[in-house]
Amino acid sequence: MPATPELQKYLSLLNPEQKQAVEHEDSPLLILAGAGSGKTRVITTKIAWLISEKNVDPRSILAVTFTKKAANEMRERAQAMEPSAEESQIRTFHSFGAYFLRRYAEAAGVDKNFTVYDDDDMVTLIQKSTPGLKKSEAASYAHSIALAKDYCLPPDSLRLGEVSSDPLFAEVYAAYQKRLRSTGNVDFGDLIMLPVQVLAENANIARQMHYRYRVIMVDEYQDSNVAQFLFLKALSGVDQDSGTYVCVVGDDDQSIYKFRGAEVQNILNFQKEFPGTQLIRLERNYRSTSAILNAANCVIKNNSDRLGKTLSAERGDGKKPDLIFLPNQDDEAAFCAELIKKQVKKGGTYSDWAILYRTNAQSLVFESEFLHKRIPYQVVGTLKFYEREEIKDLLAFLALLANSKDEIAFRRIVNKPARGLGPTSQDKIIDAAKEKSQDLITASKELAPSLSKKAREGLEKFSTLVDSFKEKLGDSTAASASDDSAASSNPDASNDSDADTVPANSKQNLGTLVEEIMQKSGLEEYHQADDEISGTQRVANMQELANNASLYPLSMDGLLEFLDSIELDRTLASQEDQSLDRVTLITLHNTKGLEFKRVIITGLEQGIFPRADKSGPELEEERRLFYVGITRAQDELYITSCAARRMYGRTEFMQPSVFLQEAGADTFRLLGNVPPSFERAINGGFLGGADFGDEGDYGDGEYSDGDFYDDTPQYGQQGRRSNAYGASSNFGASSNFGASSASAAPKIKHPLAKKYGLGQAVYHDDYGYGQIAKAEVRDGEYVIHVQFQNGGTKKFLPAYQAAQLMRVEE
DNA sequence: TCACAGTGACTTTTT
DNA sequence: GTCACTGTGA
Repeated sequence: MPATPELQKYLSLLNPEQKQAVEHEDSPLLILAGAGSGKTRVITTKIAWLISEKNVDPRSILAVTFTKKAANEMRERAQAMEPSAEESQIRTFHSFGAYFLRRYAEAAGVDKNFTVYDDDDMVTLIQKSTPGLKKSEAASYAHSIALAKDYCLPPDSLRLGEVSSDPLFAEVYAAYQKRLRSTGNVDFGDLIMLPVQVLAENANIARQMHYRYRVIMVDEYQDSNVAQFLFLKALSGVDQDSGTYVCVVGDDDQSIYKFRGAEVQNILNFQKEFPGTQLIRLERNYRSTSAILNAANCVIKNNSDRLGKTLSAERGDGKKPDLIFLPNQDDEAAFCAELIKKQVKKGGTYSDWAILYRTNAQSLVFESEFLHKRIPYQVVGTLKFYEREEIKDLLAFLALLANSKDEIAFRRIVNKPARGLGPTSQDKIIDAAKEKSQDLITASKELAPSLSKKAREGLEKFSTLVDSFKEKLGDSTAASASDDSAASSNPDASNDSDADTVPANSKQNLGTLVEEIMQKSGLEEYHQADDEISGTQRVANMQELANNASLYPLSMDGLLEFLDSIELDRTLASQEDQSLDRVTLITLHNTKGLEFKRVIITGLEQGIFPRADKSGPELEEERRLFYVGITRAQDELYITSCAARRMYGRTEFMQPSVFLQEAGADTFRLLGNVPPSFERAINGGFLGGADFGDEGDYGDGEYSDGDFYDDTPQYGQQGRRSNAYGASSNFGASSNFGASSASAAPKIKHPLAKKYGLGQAVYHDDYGYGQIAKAEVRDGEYVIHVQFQNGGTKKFLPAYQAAQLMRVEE
């Protein structure tokens, strides 16, 4: 079959190494692909090439990634070149695990309609299976159990000591696992660990897999854990000489999930585990300017534990990244907002921009600042929506419909709203169900007569309700199981996508069921009361969930698909228009695989990034995280670091991140209030005025002088540019003011004392008109106290807050 | 069984 | 500063 014109076009776009990787055959292949080296292009082209040039059956190709976003992108791009790639399995590791387990549920000992327990559910189940544990203890065990499963260690493993030194751990783990099996459900770790066990214990299933998947590709291989490695080995049948073609792509410098069990050794040892492996390196970077790449290289070279690889820039020089020192996180947010607004005013778009931070909590300040300044934004990867109480309630109801042995879901909703069924009654029902191997609804019906009147009536109502909803799903026992293996049909296609399965014009979708549950279960009323008291949006949130559900058909399969889509990808709450023009707020971890024209990496402070307790290998992982962040930027990179930060309601004074010093003197253009210690550390004060010789790079109007960075020398020393990033043009020529105000504060020697002298009238957007009542110099900062007409007094740092505080001419 | 108020602990990072 | 947990009182 000749290559389609599209494929020809794509092939012609590849560089020699990429082309070699695409056309490689026969032996296992390890592609070491640096950031921005076009690895997704290689994988997708390879899929298309295999199908159209090598006549590989698209259904026999399995490509796994780590995030659903990456999987979707891969599928789209492969299909663009070769439409039949639609039939290939392009999924996340976990969703493939879920698919596998549903198909071989019996062999795995789980319910075919299982749902996936999240971390919270794990904690609850641990507390039930090992009574007496505090929540925090259970949470700690949950963490260890998850880690054990990442290493594919079952409860009876002799190597559990590697995961936890707690002598009770094995016991707690075993009790949990037993209880989990009795619910028929699985947790995240099971999605990988159980398939590995199934494949090890069932030679025929393993053989089916080897027969089914002739080509297996893994993206972001550096972040695979031991369980995933074993899964890959078992699926490919490398030890059985199955002849399956295996190709993995990764970058050891971007390994950032060690804490979750990712094992860099997987990539370092790949050639040993898969004999005859060929290695291809992709080191040409097409994404970033060389100034940005230089910064990335300067950072990562401080790591010792790496294969070593140097990216070369295929793009032009570009602008040197800016490193901006700011007083605190409010100013950090304000700075970012102003920077973005200015750029958009000049014709840029919001979606060019991404704000990166180390921890989710840091997004809050940006959110409120952006709301205030009317900057559209989206927060990526926040779990908040699915963690909301009302959403979890509704999901628990759905989970119970899917699997009526789900005790966690049962407990959550059986007494909500109150039906007189407290923990004691719940325990009774669950114990009875276990004893007789019944589902919880059957057990409820049997047990109801023995309960008190109130409890009995409540429980009877509840089980009737559940039954009626189950009926609407077409009854869970209706068989659809045909466990023929691969070749004949393609039963997977429907599992793959969400939007495609929408029944056109059908009123009977899952959304209507969700709405009905809201109303009839009393959850709507229950949360409505809350909305009225505390002004929350709970009912609206539930409605939102119903809207999402309406994309799925009203059937058990539709329900399972819906629950999977939520459980396996909680980051993608924003399936809404990707086309909307808005700023992206995102954790550094979540940026893996993404790119943006303009990137701001925030919070480069000791204790925040890197976190305080990091050293040795963990510090190296933090450093790689910084490297990942830097290499997301295409055209412009900004890095901010704050002198103080509010934590736990207290203000902590911060030191600049050690990573900044490591990067060296020439890597960034320094702006703002550079801490003297930092300046000494990186080069004994390299910022002699002459070093601004490269100013020409920035004088092109991108942000012309005085727009962002006020030229007024602040400290006298070294004639450095200062960082009054506010619109200084608002202030007119300073000579108009000087004399009188300076004489009003004769004692204070500070460059800003002239502009912001005692008695100066000012205007603030939020507080209105006021007058400077007091001025002082603290820690080298010029601080003014403003008495506002509305009665309040506020402190300001004119060096940074000029934008909010306008001087009023008299 | 539930509602409330006071107290303590707390922030990684994610499928 | 915020959230979740605990104990008290109705």
